[in-house]
Amino acid sequence: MIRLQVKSVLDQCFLQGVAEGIWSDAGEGKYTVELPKHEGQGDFSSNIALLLAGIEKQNPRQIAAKIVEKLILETELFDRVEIAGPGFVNFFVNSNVWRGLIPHIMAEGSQYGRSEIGSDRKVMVEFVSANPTGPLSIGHGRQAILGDSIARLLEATGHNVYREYYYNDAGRQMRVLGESTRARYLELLGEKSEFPEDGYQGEYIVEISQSLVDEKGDSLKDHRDVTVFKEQAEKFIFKGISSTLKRMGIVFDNYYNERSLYDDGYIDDVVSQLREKGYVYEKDNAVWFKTTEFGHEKDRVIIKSSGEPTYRLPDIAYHREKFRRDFDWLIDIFGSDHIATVPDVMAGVEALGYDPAKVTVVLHQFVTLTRDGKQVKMSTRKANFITVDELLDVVGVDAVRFFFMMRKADSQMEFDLALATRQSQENPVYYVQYGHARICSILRQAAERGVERVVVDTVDMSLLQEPEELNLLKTMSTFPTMIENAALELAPHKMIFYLIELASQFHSYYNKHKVLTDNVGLTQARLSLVESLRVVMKNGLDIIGLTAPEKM
RNA sequence: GCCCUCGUAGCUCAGGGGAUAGAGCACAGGAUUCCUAAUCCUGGUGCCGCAGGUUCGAAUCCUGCCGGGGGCACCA
Repeated sequence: MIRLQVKSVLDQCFLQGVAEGIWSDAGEGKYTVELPKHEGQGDFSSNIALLLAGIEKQNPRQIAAKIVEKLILETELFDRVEIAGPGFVNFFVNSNVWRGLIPHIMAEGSQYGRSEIGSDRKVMVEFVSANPTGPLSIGHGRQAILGDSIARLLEATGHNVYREYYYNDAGRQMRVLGESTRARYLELLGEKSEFPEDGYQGEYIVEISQSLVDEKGDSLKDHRDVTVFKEQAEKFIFKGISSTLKRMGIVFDNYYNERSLYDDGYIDDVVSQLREKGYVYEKDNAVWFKTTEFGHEKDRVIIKSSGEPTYRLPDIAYHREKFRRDFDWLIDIFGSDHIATVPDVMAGVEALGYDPAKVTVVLHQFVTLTRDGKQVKMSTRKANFITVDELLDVVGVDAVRFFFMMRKADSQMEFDLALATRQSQENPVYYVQYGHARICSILRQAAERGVERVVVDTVDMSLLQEPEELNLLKTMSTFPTMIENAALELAPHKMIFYLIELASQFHSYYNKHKVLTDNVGLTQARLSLVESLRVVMKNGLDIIGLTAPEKM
């Protein structure tokens, strides 16, 4: 927020220069005000002179000098402004400006860092979308956490967020699931059965079959139709999935069943719409979608010669429904195995007259599973995956959420349950939470020692002289901007790295300086500082769905 | 063969046009009569995969190559 003050002063200065004819307005909006990497380069730094020099073909340091001349009048905000290196303009902000952040944060409380930049825009985040063939695996876990934390960040920035889970409980996969369940059922009854060659081998199938034995005894022994078995399996598996999601703190607004697209006639609708617009033709008894009209290499089949649609058609119809439900922004979280379907769906969206720019696809790389140092190919069918529930059992919710948020979506993750168990104790989530708990402990101590707290406005903040204190304030001041960036870039890992940095600065400070001192004024000032710091930590943890313990 | 994506310290990963490229882990040593040692302090490491190009300036953008992963069906 203080960066924005600096930026606006610089903007005025730039416009003044334009008015005076010193430089043209070609550089407008191109220069930046940033936090320099190294000490001695000020609190903020701008490349404005370097940029204008390029445009005006002048010496950057001379341009910088003209800028500084105009700026120097702003004495309240800056201690000094320097020209450095090839022509950077470095701003040294008055310490009192930083100190002023404390009462500001205290006044904002749980609102500090949150904003309304989303202007209540309706956003749908679609994620997980696993078909009910088995419990959620590690890979789904990553997607679940990624999607949910993106949704949370968007909520924190004033978006109206809707979480949706899209699934398909029809088709071959589900039939095999039903057959697998029946086979296990017959086994449990001691009957002869043939387990399907590509059946689901997981232990959970046995549990489902057992539940059928418990409920129906052997009455299903001669059922040739697998529907009963399939439905029981689906019911069980969905119950498991939603309870796993709930354990992770994730609740969906809606589960959207692909089958309803057929029941409501939307599939046929889409085909006839595409046909009307001339994007569809028949060949070899199949119906083709002219994706070549959208720059693709070849056309794609949307209805097979058997009369069944390919997966593309419902995907397109589903996206049409998303648009028709009047969302301003559609976010799809997919694993990298869905890469190929994205262009087809986008072409469909465009063909139907909707704006593909409203769709953002977040692709995340896979989690690769290793056992005993060897990579294992995960498969629900072969049941050699690690479930999210197992992970939650050994590691706990906060550590799991943190673990999956730590890496940006497009980096691959290696996963080893033994390693994760061992490392759960050293998960950085505890480092951050411990920072929060430590501050709470200081505040408790203060109360126990009978330190009387005064109103924040009457505290003499100028007693905060230590560089560590000012640095903490500087980091705290970037919190709102960091959240905006994390939200709009759909990058929850930015919050994680910020919180680790903030905690690190605090732990150092804690070890070097005492908050509770013999000096009454200084104690008050430091208590105010750590109290506002606690607010920032708490808000940060809250926003991405982590707890902020008061004791550890 | 074509498309997408990643390649940064021994390992796991940040940084994604800006000045001297960072953190954690691992390794070694040290800190607690005093607010929680789940903490802190000190110690060094990099042809930023390779080669070109764009730019005042490239780990960052573009092209090609190499390597890992994913995809390229009238499977989902």
